Amino acid sequence: MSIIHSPNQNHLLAALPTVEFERLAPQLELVPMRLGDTLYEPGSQLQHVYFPTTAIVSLLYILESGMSAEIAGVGNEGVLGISLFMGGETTSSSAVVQTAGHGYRLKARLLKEEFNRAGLMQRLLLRYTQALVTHMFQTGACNRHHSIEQQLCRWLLLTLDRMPSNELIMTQELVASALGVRREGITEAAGNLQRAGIISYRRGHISVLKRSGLETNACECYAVVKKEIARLLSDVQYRQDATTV
Amino acid sequence: MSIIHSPNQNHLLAALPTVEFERLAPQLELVPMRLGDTLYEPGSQLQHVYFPTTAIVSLLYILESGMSAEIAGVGNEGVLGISLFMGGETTSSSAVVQTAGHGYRLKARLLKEEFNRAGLMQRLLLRYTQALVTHMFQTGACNRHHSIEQQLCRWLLLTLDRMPSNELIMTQELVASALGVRREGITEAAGNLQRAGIISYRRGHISVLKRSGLETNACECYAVVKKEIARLLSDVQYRQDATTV
DNA sequence: CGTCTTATGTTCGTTTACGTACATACGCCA
DNA sequence: TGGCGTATGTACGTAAACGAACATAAGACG
Repeated sequence: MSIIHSPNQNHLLAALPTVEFERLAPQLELVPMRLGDTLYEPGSQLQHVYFPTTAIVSLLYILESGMSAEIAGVGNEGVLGISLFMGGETTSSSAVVQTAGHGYRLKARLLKEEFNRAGLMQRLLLRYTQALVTHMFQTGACNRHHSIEQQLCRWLLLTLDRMPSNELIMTQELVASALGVRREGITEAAGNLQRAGIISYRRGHISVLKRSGLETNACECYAVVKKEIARLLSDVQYRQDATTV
Repeated sequence: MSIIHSPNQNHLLAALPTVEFERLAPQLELVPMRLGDTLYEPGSQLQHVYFPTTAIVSLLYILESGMSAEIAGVGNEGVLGISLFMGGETTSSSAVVQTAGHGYRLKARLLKEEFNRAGLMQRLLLRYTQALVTHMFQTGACNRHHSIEQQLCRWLLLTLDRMPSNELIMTQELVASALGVRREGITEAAGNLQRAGIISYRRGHISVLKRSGLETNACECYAVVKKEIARLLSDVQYRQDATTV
C-alpha cells in the first residue's frame, strides 16, 4: 500500500479558498522529514516555509550550555517559518523533526507575496501565530511549576493528537531533550505510567493504552492549549475538495 | 516641574510616518497606569491596545493553583493587545502594571483599521510581535534551566533598561511573582547581590549600583533578548519631529 | 547465530528550590 | 512621636530534580 500525499493534509492549506490554493499548489514541494532533521538553525536565513502533513517538528531553544527546551511543537495544524512573514527573516530557535513524516515546503518569496495579498492566507497565518504564542505562554508557565510526570503526560497528549495511531516512535532520550530534563527523569516518570497501565513501551516505541489516564495525570496546560487552539481555529472553513483526502 | 507627555515616548508610535501618526494622534488617549492595575484579564474581550510610555507592564500567566509566571514584559518599546490584530480577540494571559507610569491607548476598532491599511504600522506591529515571541522563547528556556539568582539579574537588567533612573520601585514579593518563585528565594538572591555591592535596597526600592555586576551574574538570556530586539527594530526610523521630546 | 551499539534501568550523593513558621524592622500615618 | 501594617530576614525540614557512574538488555546487522 502506497501512501497518498496531499497538501490538504495540512489544515492551513486545506482552509485556503480555491483561488489562493490553486495559485500556490504548483509551487508546493513535497519533502520527507526524517527523525532528527534540522529544518532551521538559529540565525540562519530562512529559504522556505514548511507545512507539515504527517511529520511533527519541535521548536526548541538551545542554550549555551547545550541544554535545550522545546517551546512548542508544530504538526499538520501549522506552519514553520513564521518569522518570514512577521518580518524578522531569521529565528532564534531551532526546528528539529521529532516525528518522521512528510510536509510541503514553499519558497520564502512566494509565501511573502501571498501574505502581502492580505487574503485569507494572511488571516490564517496570523491566527495560527497567535495559537503558537498561546502555546508558548503555557509551556513557559508549565516549565516553571509542574512536575516532570505532569509535563510528560501533557507532551504525550499533544504529540498523540497529531498521530494517526496510538504509538509514538521515539526514545526517552528524545523526549527528555524536548522537555529539557534528564533522560533518567523520563525513565522514572514513564516507568510510573507504565506500572499504572497507562502506557507501555519498548526501545524507541511508546504506546498509549489509556488516554484518559494521561489526561488525569497531566497538568491543566494540555487542556488549556487544546481549547485555545480550537477556539482560534474554530471559524476556519475547509474547502469542499480538501475533505476528500 | 510638571511631566511632559507625548505619544512619541513610545517607540512604535515614534516610528510611524507623519501621515499615519497624524491619523492616529487625535484618537490616542493618555492613561495613567498604576502599580498593580490589570489591563487585561485572560479571556476578556479587548477594548483597547496600550502603548506604554513610562510604565512597564508584565504579561503573566496565572495557573489554576494560583502560581504565576511572567512570560514577557512590555515597556515603551512595545504595545499591549497583539491578539487584536493577530485575530484572536482575546488573550490567555493577564497584563499587570509592574512599574507605574503612563501610556496611550487606542480603541480596538481603530487599531484594526490601521493594521488593515497594510502601511508601516502593520510592519511595525508584526516586527514587534516577533520580538515578543523571541523574548518568550528565551524566558521559557530560562525558566527551565537557570538559577533564581541568574534570572533575577536578567529581570533587573530588562527592567532597568526601560527606566529613566537606576532605581526600581518594587517589593521583593512583586519580583517573586514575576519570576514565579517564592518571595524568600528573592530575598536570598537579592541579599547576595547586595553583599556583593551590585545592588542596594530598602523597603520597596531597589537601586542598581553596578550594572556590570548584574551582567556578569545574569545568564546569557539577557544579552540574547537584547540583541535580537535590537536587530528586529534596527531598521526602524523615527520621525524627525519625534526626537524632539 | 553471535556481536555490538545503544536504549533503558538503577543507585548513589548533592543541589536547588519549596513550604512553613516566625522574627525583625522600616516607614507611613494618626 | 508612637503604633501598626507590611516588607524583609532567617531557619528549619522536605521534595524534586540533577549529575555521574554503572548494570542490563533489546534489536540491528553482519
